[in-house]
Amino acid sequence: MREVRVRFAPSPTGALHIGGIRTALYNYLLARKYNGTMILRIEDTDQTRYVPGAEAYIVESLAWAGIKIDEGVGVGGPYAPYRQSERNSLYKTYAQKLVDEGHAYYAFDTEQDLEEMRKRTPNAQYDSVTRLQMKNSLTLTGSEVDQKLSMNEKHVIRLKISGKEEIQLTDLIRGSIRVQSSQIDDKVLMKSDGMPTYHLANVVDDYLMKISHVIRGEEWLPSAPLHVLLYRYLGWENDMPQFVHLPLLLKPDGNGKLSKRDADKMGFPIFPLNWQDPESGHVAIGYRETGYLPEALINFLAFLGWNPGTEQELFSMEQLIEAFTLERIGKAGARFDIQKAQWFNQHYLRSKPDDVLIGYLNDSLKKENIDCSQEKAKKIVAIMKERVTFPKDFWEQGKFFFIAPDSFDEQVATKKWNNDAVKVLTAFSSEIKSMNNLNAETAKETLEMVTSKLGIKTGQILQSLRMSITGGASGPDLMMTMEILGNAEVGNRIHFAIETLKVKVT
RNA sequence: GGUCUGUUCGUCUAACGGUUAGGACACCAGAUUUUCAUUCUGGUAAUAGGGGUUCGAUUCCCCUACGGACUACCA
Repeated sequence: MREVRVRFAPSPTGALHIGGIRTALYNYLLARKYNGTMILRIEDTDQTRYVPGAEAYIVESLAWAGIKIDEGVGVGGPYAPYRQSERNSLYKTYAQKLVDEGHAYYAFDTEQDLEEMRKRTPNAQYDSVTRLQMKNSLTLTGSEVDQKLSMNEKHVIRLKISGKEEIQLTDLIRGSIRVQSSQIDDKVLMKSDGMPTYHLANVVDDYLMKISHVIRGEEWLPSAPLHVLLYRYLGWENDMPQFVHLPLLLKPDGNGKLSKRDADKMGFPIFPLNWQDPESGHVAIGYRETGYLPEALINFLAFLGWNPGTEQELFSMEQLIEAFTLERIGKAGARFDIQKAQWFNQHYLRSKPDDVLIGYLNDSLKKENIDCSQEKAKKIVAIMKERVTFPKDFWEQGKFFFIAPDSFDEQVATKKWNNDAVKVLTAFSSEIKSMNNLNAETAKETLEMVTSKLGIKTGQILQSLRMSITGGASGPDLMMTMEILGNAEVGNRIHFAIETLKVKVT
C-alpha cells in the first residue's frame, strides 16, 4: 500500500466549524492507523475573505482536540511552504504549462460579458460551446492575445474541457462515479488577481505533497471530476490520490446542513473554541469554553458518520485509531444531536479522577474569589459527581455550598411550605444548634427524632428542608449537604427561610 | 431548473439475501433513594412508496417521492 499522507486543508476565512474538526479527525485517524503523515495546509488563496487570526485559531483548535499535525503550517516539513499564498509561483508554472499544452486558455471577459452570456441561455455555463462566443485566446487572434497580455489587461486562465469525454472516478465511500465532461464548465484556474482558485491549487499541492487520500466534505464531490481532469491534463493521473467524500453534518431539525444559525438558535456551540469576530467583536462560545472535554467531543464526532460495527461506543483516540476504517464511514448525512454530545461529556467527566474534578471546582471558586478548604471541596465533589455534565456544574449546581439562598423555589414554597414544615424545621434547627458535630448520620437521626415526636412524616417536609437550605428543589444528598454546611450555617438558613416565607403560612 | 448524491426507531446507527430487524442517545414506566437526580429493571418506537429479480429481500435492479450538495475570478 502506498504511504499514507493526508492533509487537512481549511481556508482561514473565520473560525473552524465543528464539521471541520470531524474532517480533520478522520484524516488524522487514517494517518495514525497506517503510520502515515498528517499535514496541515492553509488554503488562503482568496484574499478578499482572509480573516486575521483564523489560522492561529485552526492550529489551536486542532491542538486542543488532540489532533496532532506532523507536517505543515506551524511545524514545517519537506514540502514547505504549506500556506498556499506563499506557493503562488508554483501554481503559475503549472497554469502556464496547461496553457502551453493546449489544456487551458486565457479569457478576457468582463463580469458583464459573463452575465450576458448566462442570460442568453438557460443553464448556461462557460464551456466548449459558449466559449466560442467569448473573449478568449481561442477566439481572438494570436496577436490580439499577445497585445492584451503585454498591456496587462485583466484576464483569467480557464481549463479547456472537451465537450465529450466521460470521466470516471472512484470514491472510497460512494464507489464509482461517472460524469460527462459536457456537464463541467471551463473552470477558472488562475484568477485575475494572479492567485489560483481552489481547484488548481488543491490539485497541484496534493500532487507535490504526495497526498495519498483526499478526505474532505461531500460538498466537494461535484468538483471531483474536474480535479480528475486536472490530474489527467497535468500528466499526473497515475499518482492521483484516492478520493473520500465525507457525509455532511446536518441541522438537528429541519433541512439543510448544520450552520452557525442553528447552533445559536438551539443553544449549542458550533466552534471548537471561543471565537471573536474581528469585525463585529461578537464572541461565539466554543465547545472548550462550554465545558466539553476534548475526548468527549472527539468520541462524539467520530460516531457522526462512522461506527466500528461492534456495540462499543466509548472510544479513546487510541482506540479510534485502532478501530478506524474508511469502509465503515456511512453515506448519508448525519443529523447533529447535541444531547448525545452531552452524554459523552457526562461520561468522560465522571470518569475523571477525583483530584481533577476537585480542580474544576477550585477553578470556579478562584474566579468567584471564594476560599474553600480541600476537605470541603473533596466532600462537595464526592456528592456532586453523579450529577454533573460540565466541569462548571460543580460550581453552578453547588453554589449554595458557598452562598446562602436569598430566594426560594416557587413550586416548593407554594406547594410544600406549610405549618407542619415550619414546625419541623423550627424544632430541627433548635435541636442542632447545640450539637457540636453535625454529620450526615446525626442530621438524619435528629430529623427523624423531630418528625416522629411531632407525628409528621419526614417525606412530607423534606423538600421544604432542602429548599430552605439550598433555595432549590433538587440537589445532592441533603444529609451530606448539611454535614458540609455545618450546624450553624444550617440553622441560620432555616431561620432565614422561616422569616422570609412565614407570610405565606396561614 | 441542471448535474451529482443519499433514504432502517424522534436522533446516531447495526444487520455485507434467511435475525422475534440489534445497540446507543432521547423519551416513558417500575424499583431503589423518606425529596430531585444518580443507579437498576423494563417499555414505546424504524426498513419512504411502488414495481421487479429470487425459494426468500432492509440488503440486488428499476421507477416514484422526499432530502442533501454543487451550479462564482469562494473555498
